[in-house]
Amino acid sequence: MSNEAEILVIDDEAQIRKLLDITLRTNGYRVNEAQTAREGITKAASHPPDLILLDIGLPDGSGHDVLLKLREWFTNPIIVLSVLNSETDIVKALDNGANDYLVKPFRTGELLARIRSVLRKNQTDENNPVLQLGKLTIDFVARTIKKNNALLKLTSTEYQLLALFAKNEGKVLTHQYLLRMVWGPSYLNQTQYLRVFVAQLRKKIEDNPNQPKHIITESGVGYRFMAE
Amino acid sequence: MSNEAEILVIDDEAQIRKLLDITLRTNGYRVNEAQTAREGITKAASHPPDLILLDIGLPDGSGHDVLLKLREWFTNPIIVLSVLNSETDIVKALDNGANDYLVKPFRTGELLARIRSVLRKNQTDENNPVLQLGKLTIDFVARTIKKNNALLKLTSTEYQLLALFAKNEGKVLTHQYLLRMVWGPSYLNQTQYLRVFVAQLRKKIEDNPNQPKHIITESGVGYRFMAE
DNA sequence: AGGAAACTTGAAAAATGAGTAACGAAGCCG
DNA sequence: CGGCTTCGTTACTCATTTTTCAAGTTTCCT
Repeated sequence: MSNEAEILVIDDEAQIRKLLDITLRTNGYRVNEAQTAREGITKAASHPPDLILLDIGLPDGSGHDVLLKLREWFTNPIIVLSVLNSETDIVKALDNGANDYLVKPFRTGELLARIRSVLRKNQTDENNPVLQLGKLTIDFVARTIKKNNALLKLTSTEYQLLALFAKNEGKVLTHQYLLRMVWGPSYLNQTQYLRVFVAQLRKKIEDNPNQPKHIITESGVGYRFMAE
Repeated sequence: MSNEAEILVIDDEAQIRKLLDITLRTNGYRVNEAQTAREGITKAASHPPDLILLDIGLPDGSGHDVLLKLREWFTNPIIVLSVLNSETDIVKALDNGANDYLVKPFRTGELLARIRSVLRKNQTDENNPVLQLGKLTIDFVARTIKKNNALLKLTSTEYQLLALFAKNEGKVLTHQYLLRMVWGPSYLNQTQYLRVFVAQLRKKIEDNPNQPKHIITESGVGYRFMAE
């Protein structure tokens, strides 16, 4: 299977670059590399890739700046790489527009799965006012959500939250982002609300709320909504 | 197939206007253009089109105001255009009476499909002045409503409200939208009127007004009319 | 493995929203 | 002119939703 997608890797460690390069090429992707923040931005601008893998632990320019600069115009997916135990970095990156993250060291299987996921999502047009996600059907015009063609009764807050999840299928949404979008910017530390409402949503949309398949917890970071 | 429908495009970007103009004309529509909010309202008023395409990201008058002003009297469909990542705008626009939305950039196929969809819906209403919804029969010309073939005695306000519900079957209509359409834009906070008249309508059309099957309450948001 | 932090869950309290009845004013009609 | 209908308005009760709290569980980190 050939997929032709072009990926730009921005990382200062030669070893990681080498590893990524080989892994990605053997899986049919075209790969471009950048060693520094400046080089990354230049290469992304001169020849925009379909996806960027960005190490946010870069020595020059801290990686976060690169992300911000890229997001001023670059709309394709960006996956950030981070060392372990840097949740602050991850949350910050997701809040700044990263689509997903990977903690180093990562299994190549996981890397490829994440890449496929964000690339697939980018292809499907989310313009449609009726969104079909597995068993769930969301109609943004009628403001209804169906599970297996049965209308779900959701409160206003529940609907907003689920609609937000659905529009960002597969992407990790941080606590802060969700709180800002649904409750407003003055509720950023009310993580508890989120927990309560996620529990309620799970009761309504999951087949087995104890083992959620749709709303996945990303501990310390946020939640991720999966269609299947 | 020639359809002759007339479409008014309100957008400040010349490129988009050009694109829409060509696409629509080659598909048999008559097209009129407006560059600003004021021009849009004037043109819509002087020569009402069958459909309006409105960019809600207009520089002057913010687009939302145009929608509100138009909806004070314009009853034909309005499709709003919005840039990506402005979900708040879209939700607001739908609440204020937009019939559908498109996220820029859009595929022309999708644009045409949406236009056909809303026009078809609107046409069946006019061609077929009698709307059959479950046990209810609504005759827009005679301004009469029957339940099981028995003529219902409705007051003018009740009729307006029910007709509005019927035209938007299945869709949530917000308090504000209903108030604006039935009472006018200066009654937006008189939610109580709505409650009173909804109660009266339920007494007349529901089999069991305590457990309404037709006019469903969406707490904190508005009401939804269901045929079955 | 063990302690701390983060998460889940159920249920109460508080806040907000909805439904109902009733009444005066305005308009209509005989 | 006087009865009837409809609308706007108010007061009150009831229902739903949101928030808060508390107890139990999982996950994370050393």
